[in-house]
Amino acid sequence: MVSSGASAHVEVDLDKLNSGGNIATGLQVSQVEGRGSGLSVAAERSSDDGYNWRKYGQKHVKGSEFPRSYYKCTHPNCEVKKLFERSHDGQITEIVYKGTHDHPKPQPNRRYSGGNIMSMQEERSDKASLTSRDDRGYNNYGQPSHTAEPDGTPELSPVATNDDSLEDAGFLSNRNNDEVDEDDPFSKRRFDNLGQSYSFCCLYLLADYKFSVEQKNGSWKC
DNA sequence: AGCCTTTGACCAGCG
DNA sequence: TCGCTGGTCAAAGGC
Repeated sequence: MVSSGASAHVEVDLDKLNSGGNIATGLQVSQVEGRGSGLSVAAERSSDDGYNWRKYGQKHVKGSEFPRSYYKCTHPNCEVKKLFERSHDGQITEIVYKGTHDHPKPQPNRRYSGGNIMSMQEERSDKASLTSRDDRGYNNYGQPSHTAEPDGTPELSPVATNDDSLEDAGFLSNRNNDEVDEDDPFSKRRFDNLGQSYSFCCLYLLADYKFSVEQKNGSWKC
């Protein structure tokens, strides 16, 4: 995917990534502040976000240390997909969402026993902290996130973060602007265009590990 | 019985 | 045009 020669060597400094070649790659990377806590939540199940997912494939992609798993939302008429990479110790290293759910969560209490909304909030908080920089996602195809559907049809909800609950929480209307619009100009653009459409929003989570990132010619290699 | 995961094969896009 | 790579399909097995 992202590969090139080497020059700069940094630890996972996502701000750098986001402000640097990362934009060029359209990748969204998030630094883990919870140091595994949040990620372990995400790693619990593929359906950690409350939706039901069915795995339809797994691949070991070049440039990635770990195999990438592909999931589809099992909800009829919902074509949301997500893919993530999981490290050998079971932690999610990257999560990418494609599309957005246009349906409510199937059974919230399926995970959150008793439908504990606080749990959801907590998890959202975890993820918010985890992904505060990455949910300004851009699609993963080298296109800026503000890219609309080819035909301009806003058929998809504009936001696909790691957690749909963001939508429930009014994410669309007013979500942590201070988080998203400062260190990445794209983020503002993205949210400015929420009313329009996005084909994809991608989210990357970094697990509880570090890796090196190298940059050359605007490309990044981990 | 139904759903999900696993896994190899196939297909399409790109350089 | 060919090879590589990522994404998807579908059969088989397990829970």
